[in-house]
Amino acid sequence: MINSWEDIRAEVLRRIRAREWPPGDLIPNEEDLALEFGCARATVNRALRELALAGVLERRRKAGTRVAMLPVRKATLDIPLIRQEVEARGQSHGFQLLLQRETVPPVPVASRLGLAAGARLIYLETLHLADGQPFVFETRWLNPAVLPQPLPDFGQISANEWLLAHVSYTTGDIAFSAEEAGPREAEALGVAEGRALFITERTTWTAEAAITLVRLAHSPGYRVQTMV
Amino acid sequence: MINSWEDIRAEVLRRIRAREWPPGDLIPNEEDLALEFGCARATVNRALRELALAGVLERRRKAGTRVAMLPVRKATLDIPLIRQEVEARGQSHGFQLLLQRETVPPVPVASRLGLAAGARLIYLETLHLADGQPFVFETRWLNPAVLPQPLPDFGQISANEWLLAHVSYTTGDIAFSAEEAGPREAEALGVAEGRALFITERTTWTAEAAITLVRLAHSPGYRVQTMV
DNA sequence: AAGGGTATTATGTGCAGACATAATAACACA
DNA sequence: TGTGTTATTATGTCTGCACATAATACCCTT
Repeated sequence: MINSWEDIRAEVLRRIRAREWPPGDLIPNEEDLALEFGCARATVNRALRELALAGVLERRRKAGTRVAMLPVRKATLDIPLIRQEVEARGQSHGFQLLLQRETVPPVPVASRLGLAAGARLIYLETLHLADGQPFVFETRWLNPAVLPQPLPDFGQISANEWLLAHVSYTTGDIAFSAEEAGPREAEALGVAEGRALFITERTTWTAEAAITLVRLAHSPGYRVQTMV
Repeated sequence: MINSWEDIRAEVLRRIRAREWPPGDLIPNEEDLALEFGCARATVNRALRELALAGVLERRRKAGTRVAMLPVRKATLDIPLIRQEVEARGQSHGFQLLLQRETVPPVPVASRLGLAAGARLIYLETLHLADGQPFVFETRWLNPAVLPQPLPDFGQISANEWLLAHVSYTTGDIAFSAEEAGPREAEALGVAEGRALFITERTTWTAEAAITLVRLAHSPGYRVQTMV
């Protein structure tokens, strides 16, 4: 019995993989497929919509639906809290606030946050631990102008979790890169200077203003993995 | 006028961000929301379903819909062909096949591909160029047992593009990490040994068998970026 | 009081029909 | 021949209804 939208999605995917519908091919329209599968057009629509979302199909009104020529692989990554990530490994999470001060940020930081030169920000350095071993070295710029007052003791609650609980849902962007460990990172993480570190950088915004820019330097061996 | 499912999604998201519906809160059921917004329940369902997919809501039958307590950030990355990536920067893409041979892979490679020890694979080393400058150093293991014959001249067409055109749609996983440049990578990319390189590793499968394992070492400065 | 079966309830999905929208194809006119 | 308008068409979405499914709440029995 082929009638649920998941069955239809599977069948369409099968035909694409089996090259019955090769890349670039125009596939039958929704009405015809609905007729063939003996279901409503809405059901076919649901199935094709999901496949288009996954990058397998390309759809345009009037033009029809065709098999994607160059299926852009879309990788979806979960970005959990560091605490969740550590605990998911069965380790215990802890952290140390190494440094906190209020200062004028360097120009690249101010510009990435879209702030006027001279605005003062809070700067934090935190070391996250997994079973007591250095796990992530976090450097964070916070914009106090858009934070609810009073600020907590960041030695007691990690900035990330406090923000989650006290600042409205936000948007932002994430970037990954690789960098050599600088002296400060090497010391904090307990590794040699120059080791390759996996770096995650996140910028977070409310509707209008930048909230925080955080840079996570993961200790060597860290991997981010996805199932496609 | 609030009636399209996108309007409803936006309004629900607004209420969550404005903390009218705080994290952990149980929100009204679909029927009530449909009544409030003056639309059909299916429309509300579509909006809430999308938000649940994005990790903002958690839904369970009978239990209802609640605002996610710890919204796991989901980052979606596009993984284009290297050629597309280079050309998107306005540079010209080229590549050199540095090495091709058939050999028994090291044990970690064989096990990651789920192959019996002793199976022979094709090993390729390719250097991708952007405007003539080293861009990515690619090492690839190919499983000839599941490839259509005859194999092409990989000096003429890049393995990735040939696979796309000749092997059925596949699944796989992707991992990112940071590693120090080894002697081979340093020479190929023209950088000092020990420099931090951004590494992408992909394993690709057909329905049953492993097709290829590829490791891309990106030259220093490479970033992967996402909008959330 | 404990346990198990049943009713209730919220979401998940399906269907048939309708209109909206975008994009192409066809046509008419200068 | 070129151009602007109109018709056609496939997808996008909404409605109202129905039944399926999962999970909780309740009640009855022992």
